[in-house]
Amino acid sequence: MQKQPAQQLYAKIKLDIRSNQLPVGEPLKQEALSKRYGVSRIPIRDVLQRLKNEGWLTGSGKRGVMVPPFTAGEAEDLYMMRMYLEPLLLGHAIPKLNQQTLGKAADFLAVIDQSKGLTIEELGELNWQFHACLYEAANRPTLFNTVAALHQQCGRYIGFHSQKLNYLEASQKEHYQLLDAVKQKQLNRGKNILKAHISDAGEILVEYLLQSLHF
Amino acid sequence: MQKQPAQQLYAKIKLDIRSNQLPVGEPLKQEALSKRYGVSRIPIRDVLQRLKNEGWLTGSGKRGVMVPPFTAGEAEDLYMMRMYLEPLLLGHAIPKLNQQTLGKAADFLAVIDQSKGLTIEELGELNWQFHACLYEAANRPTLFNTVAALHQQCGRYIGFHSQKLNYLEASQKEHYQLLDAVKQKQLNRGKNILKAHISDAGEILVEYLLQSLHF
DNA sequence: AGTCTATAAAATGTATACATTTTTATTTTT
DNA sequence: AAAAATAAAAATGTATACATTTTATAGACT
Repeated sequence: MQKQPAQQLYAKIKLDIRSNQLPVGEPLKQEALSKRYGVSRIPIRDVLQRLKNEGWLTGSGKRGVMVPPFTAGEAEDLYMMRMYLEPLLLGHAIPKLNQQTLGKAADFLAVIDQSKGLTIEELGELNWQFHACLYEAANRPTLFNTVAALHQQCGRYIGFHSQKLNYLEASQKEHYQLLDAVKQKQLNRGKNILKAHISDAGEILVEYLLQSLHF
Repeated sequence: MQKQPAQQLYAKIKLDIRSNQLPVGEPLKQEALSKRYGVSRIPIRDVLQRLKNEGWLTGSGKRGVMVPPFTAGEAEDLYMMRMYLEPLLLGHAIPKLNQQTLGKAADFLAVIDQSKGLTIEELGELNWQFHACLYEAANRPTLFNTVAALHQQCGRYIGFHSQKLNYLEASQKEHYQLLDAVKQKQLNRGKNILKAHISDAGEILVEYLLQSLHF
């Protein structure tokens, strides 16, 4: 639990970025935001810096921050990095996984299966919970934090291809395969499934981006 | 160029962290820092958050930030990540490298060779310049930024094993090998040299940390 | 007219003052 | 005496006010 006001403000601004309520590409004025959200510029500045560090905003340095446009290149890089780093984390985790953690992971998958009334954001969050639950067992805070940050940044792209989500079935299938491999402590198989899983998601996203941004 | 005061403050505090002028492990008080550096708490807060995001400070969330202790685990993770990500960047860069960039890279190595009067920090900076100079050619901002951040975090450890730096000769040898491979556009050889280069540095550091922290 | 300079306006950075929250110490109760 | 509750203190979060810097505009000069 953080202190409430800033936490709320953070959530609100992030939501507004997600739903394109804030202008893309042009610098955000602190004072304008201050009036818009009904707080002084101080907490606005804090939140802006935080969002900048999480990839929701980009700072052109001297000029103010702005909402960055989506690019295929960024998506490609993010998924590429995840493709190489997450299997490392999983590799450390597998030998240490206990029954309880595996149960929790299975539970997340079950919830995703019944994803009728869930928003795309909630779905993304559950997806991360599943992965994070396994990764935490690795007990590698530094590696974990970097991976978590990459996920955050990918999250910015999640709302983008909303409907294109018949992909969810394929994803869940891979999740269950992964869980199976992990349960049996099959290190290399697990890593390979995970790598393919991330690679697939990345390819779909990048392809979609290339199409969408080409007009 | 940024606005001066905050930039200076940032540099000063970072230097004080490096040289152990600030207490390790116990929370830093904003007001105390404010008095110490002769500015109000506002810029202090900004700088603290920034340093936190760069790994020079850790925030236990609700409680204030603190100077994190060195751990072998963190060093291991940082070098592991670099080992996997930097070759990717180099791979993208090699086909795009031109004569001018290669010349610049060679110049950096030459400067390092004459490193009589340089501090360990300046040496680390030059080392990064050499690598960054190659990596920038890749034109992969997202990947580059992550790698740069990892370097930053490694930088925290650089001052640690000051004297243990007969390692520099080996490092330079590897640098020249790398430059040679890159000049000849030998993609796989270059990647392998780089991977080994990072791996070596990581091992030396981790080993030293394990010894130092064990008493 | 075009470019450069100077001046005004806007925006960000910082300090002081205040509010809220968290922590510590003291008191009260069982 | 131990534990809980409460009050005081300290520390952080936020608002307002001011300073500095940056950007835009208008005027002067070649």
